Amino acid sequence: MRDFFHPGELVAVLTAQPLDRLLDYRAPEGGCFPGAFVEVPLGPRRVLGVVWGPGKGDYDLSRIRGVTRVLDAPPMREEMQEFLTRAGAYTLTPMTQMLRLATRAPGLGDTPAMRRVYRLGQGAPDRMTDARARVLEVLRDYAGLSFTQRELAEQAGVTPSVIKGLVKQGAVVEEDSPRDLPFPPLDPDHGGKTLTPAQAQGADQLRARITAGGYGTTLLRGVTGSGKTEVYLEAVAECLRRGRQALVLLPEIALTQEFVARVQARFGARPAEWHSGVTMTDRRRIWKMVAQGGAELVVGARSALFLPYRDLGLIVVDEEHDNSYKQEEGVLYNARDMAVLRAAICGAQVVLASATPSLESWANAESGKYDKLVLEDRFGDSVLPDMRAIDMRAEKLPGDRWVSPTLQAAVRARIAAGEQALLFINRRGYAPVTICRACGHQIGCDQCDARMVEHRFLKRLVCHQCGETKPMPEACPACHAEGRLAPVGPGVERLSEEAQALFPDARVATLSSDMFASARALKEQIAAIAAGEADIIIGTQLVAKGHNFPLLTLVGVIDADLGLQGSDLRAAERTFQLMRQVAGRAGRAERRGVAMLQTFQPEHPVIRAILAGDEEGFWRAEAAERAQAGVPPYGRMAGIIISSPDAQVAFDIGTHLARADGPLRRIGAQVYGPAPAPIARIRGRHRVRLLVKADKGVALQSALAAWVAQVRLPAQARLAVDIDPQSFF
DNA sequence: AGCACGCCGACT
DNA sequence: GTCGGCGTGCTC
Repeated sequence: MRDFFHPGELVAVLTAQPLDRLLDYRAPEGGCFPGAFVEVPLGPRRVLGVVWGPGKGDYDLSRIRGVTRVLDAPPMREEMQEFLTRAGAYTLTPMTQMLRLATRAPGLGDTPAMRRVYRLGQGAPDRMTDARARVLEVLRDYAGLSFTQRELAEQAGVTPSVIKGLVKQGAVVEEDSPRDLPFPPLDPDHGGKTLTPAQAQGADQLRARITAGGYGTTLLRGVTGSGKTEVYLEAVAECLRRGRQALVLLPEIALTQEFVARVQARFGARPAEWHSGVTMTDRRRIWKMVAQGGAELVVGARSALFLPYRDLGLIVVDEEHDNSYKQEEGVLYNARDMAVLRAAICGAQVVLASATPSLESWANAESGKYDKLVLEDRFGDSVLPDMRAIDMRAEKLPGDRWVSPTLQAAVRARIAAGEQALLFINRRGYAPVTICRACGHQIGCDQCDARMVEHRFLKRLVCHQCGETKPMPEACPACHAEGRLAPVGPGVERLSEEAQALFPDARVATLSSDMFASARALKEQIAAIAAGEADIIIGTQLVAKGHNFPLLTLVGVIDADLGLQGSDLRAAERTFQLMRQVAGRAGRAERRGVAMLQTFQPEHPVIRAILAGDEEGFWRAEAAERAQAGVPPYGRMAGIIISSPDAQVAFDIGTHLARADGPLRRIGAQVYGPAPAPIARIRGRHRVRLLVKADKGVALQSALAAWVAQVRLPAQARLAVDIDPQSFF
């Protein structure tokens, strides 16, 4: 049993206000438990808070006010408090911001738990009117469903007064029903598929871990189509059988629909879905049901880690290598790492699933910190595609064309055979650069240090950094020459144009995230393509992620070198993963596929490793290089981003910090910078970046905290610490 | 985050 | 003389 605070006792309350400390209050009438969600007075306002523990008593006793009321919400569990504390300490995030992550549900407490619903009664109305008949008909047709007054009025096409009249006469009865209902139970034995021997063995291994109980992490590796999902769904089933909750994290909302359908087939009901597209009403229901145990399985985005699970037994991180697990704004955390932390605290199992794991997870599995589970077989008869390089130095191609003659011939052959070809380019829009042929000016964003990308589909120039758009000007903004602006370089839209010109009789479908108004429209397009309603698919990164096109047998990568440039240490890893995934789209069903990589450097070690299909070789080489350089996962890094509307101010703070590096020197860490951040200006704010590099195993966070505490920031300047940054330079 | 307090320029 | 600009500080 946790402590209890009697009325008037001092309690420490954590609020969602940006005051980076606990505030003392007096426990309310009736007392309260730690973890209670409360409303407290703060200055002239009343704010949401959580009773964190006993008060410190270090504040003028006469000025301490009382907790206004305890909210009617399940209290925060001790393990959530611990999770927030440790995650905040790791990411150097103020606790008040951490609390906001855990209270992303609307109307905590103050919404009535019941709602008034209407169903058919015994009595008959004195007079039957059209409107009354429609209401009764709706209630008869949908017997078993409950309607609120508004829903019923809308469905029957009447005003609420008609319903009131019927209620008065007993033809319709109103009753109170809980607003938030539990999710339908999932049946672990509903639709178990027959697994291949390799899958069955993998499922056994995961089941054993779950049965054993306690914390553990397993890296589940398997090429596309090897049945990773089937295998981890068996782990989910075992977790449900044991009465514990499960969470499956997906990197992209676009993947949830397909996944939910698989859950429904396997367990006979839909899971709770949690992501940015979920309505407020559903959020409240999910939040509450997760806390009460009325939601057994949650499928969602990274923020689902902060839901108040009653008894979480399994977290699956699907496509664990995906960059989007790293939150890059606000609280900077990596959902993959936080999943492991959360599981360690609540004694749950973690499954990290990927065809191409991050080097971090690969190294953890190698060192024995994680269990390893490798699915070797591909599902069905399909095999990995045949990988080939197209040496672009030997291809004859004009400067404004990107499909090499070799690739053209391959595409033509596939179309002739009634199969599909995918041309992959990881660049949205029509052309990445618009240049003036008269003066050489490149059109940039007014707010950022980025060039604007022409989107012909949207008929605008778009800044991919801040989202700012403007119409394509007639004349050059610099020299005012008219009609001299020209697109430079390829984007997915331009490639689509080229493909249509090269193959006039082919049906070309273009898949790019910004070309679809809704997830539904995108889903429909994907379904149409899968059904064979296209010959050539032109796509960005979007197509690399988990969609299955049975007729697809050729993947052409337009620019395999794209990710290799620059000095980013993760570039090789990212290119390797992306190329492997894209190539994995080819020949999933019974037809063997071919993947062709257009490259100007076929001898590059990453390209060679991709071609050879030598994953272990790639990881070993990459690991050795990282260890040599002392960078993650063999060393620790942190990024400091200082931003201000005034570039000089930001730079001065950076310089000052770099000089005052005493706290860092004491742990043997080095500081690099200040330098302009990778994106030096965003939304009018200038950004300066420092990098800190330290040995593995030092107390980096406390040194960083002491270090940055030395500067007092001027009014409009901001400083953010990014532990384990994704990009290094 | 809000909101008050407070110290300097252009208005009735 | 005062209205109001937003810089600085406080909230248990």
